[in-house]
Amino acid sequence: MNIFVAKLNYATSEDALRQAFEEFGTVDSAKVIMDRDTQRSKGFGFVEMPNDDEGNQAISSLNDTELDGRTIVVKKANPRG
DNA sequence: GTTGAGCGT
Repeated sequence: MNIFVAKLNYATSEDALRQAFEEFGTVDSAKVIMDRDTQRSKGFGFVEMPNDDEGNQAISSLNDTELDGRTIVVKKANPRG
């Protein structure tokens, strides 16, 4: 299940994101979108979870919570299209 | 050396 995470702290790393989601389920991979040129965080990222139920719980649980001191938004990710 | 809605090199 692809999960979209936004309003991240510009200092939040993928490991912090992964650890945050691993507390609610198994995380297959986590990625924070950063600028291609400056490598600065765009403020949002993606988390991939092999279990859909754990993913939904992670979304419902981690949504509107604090990460690195910033309230984050967790939703299902859209296909890149 | 910043900012704060939004969907990926």
